[in-house]
Amino acid sequence: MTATSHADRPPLSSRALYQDVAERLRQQIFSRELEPGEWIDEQKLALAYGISRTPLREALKVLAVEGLVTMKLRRGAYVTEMSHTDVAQVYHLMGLLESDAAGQVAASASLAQIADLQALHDRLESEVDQRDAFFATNEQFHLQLLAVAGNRWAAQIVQDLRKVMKLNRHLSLFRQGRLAESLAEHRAVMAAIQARDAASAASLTRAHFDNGLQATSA
Amino acid sequence: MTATSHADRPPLSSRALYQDVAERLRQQIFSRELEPGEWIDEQKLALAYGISRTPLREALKVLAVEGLVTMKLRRGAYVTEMSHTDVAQVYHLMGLLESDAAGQVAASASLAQIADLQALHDRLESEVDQRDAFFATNEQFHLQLLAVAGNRWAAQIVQDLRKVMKLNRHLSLFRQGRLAESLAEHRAVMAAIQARDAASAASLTRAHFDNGLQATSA
DNA sequence: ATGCATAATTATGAATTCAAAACCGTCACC
DNA sequence: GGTGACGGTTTTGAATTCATAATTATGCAT
Repeated sequence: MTATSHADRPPLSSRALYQDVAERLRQQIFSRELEPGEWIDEQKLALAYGISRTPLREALKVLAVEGLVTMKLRRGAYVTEMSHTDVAQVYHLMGLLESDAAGQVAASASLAQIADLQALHDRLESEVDQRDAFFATNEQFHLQLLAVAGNRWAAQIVQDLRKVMKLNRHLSLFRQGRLAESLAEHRAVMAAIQARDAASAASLTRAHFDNGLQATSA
Repeated sequence: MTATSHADRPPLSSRALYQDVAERLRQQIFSRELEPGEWIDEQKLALAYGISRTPLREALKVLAVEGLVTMKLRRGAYVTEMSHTDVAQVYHLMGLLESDAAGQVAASASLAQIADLQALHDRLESEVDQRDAFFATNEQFHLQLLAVAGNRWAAQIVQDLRKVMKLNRHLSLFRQGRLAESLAEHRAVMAAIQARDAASAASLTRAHFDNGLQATSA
């Protein structure tokens, strides 16, 4: 039996179906509708999405390269399980890449770019008591930092790393009180950038991530 | 017409077909049988490989995530073209990740692991006048360094970065004489590792990559 | 009742088929 | 002479079909 009457599919596609499906899968994984370790039922999902298995399987292969799912030969796709070691390693890498980016920004960003970052940081200051908004703006700030640094490969890698980190959102990186600390560290990084002090910007960013990692183990 | 008489396909598959196809595509790209910017003819390739378009298209999506090919909506896959800026950015990242790895190795590798690295380095010393062997052993050394450092995410990322670097093998990173310099820098890194001097190992590795990048621009 | 061999079912992996968009060439018309 | 519309061809994107491996269920023997 074919899925459904394919009546409700928008024929206006600005990007390939498999990419939309990949994004939809990511969201289901981040929201834990699909849990780490869980087997992904291709037929069921294709039916639920109202598509055939072909684009779904293509999307799964994309997520496999990103590390969000693991393909097992002849037994399909499973949502990746991150060990504590994995979390620590990924976090370390994010700190490494972002501290380098912060140094670059301090050294050579334009005044306008720095002003943009400062604006994002200011918004962050005002959201310290709204967890969700804080997280969203925080991520935006970090992505913007990478964008301004200008290394598109680094930006892509960090984005991928952030995705796999979201596999384990439940072990929140922010215990009570960590939010304020985090904000203070952010403020210090911004100050170093404003002062064009690349070395400080880099080491402060590194410290920011190291502290965040400590918070998970504690 | 179906591709060929499917008589010569080994039914013994230890890994999925699309992965074999992906590797085969990579080799064709590295060897420049498929040139940067070139359109990839799915039908022709599927016929040449003696397979259907389905696993080939899956493989192309994997390479797209890796950055080796670029997908254009409704017009297929193209071998990625790397600008000089891209090369510089990727090389910078490799230096960043590998110098961190070198530091880790110096700080906490076992004696046996260090001995393995030393053995690889010694082999490198003996191959200074055989370009191809030198390159192969060099890559093996760097991968081994990452493996010993123990961060599997970093290792994977560097492997991917090395792949995209091979897109432009023609702009050889090694002009005449650079080989010997490179070897000397390697030797210094190994000495720092043997001495358990993490900071030196890291900064020497960073310098090693910076010099290599200089060699391309010069 | 338990363990093993075997049959039925299910799911994956891959080939094939189908629909629609992009490309190419011709020809009319300005 | 050039521009643009029309039609045929090619190629991508996606659905469907098919083959085979893996899983589950069944039955038989101990």
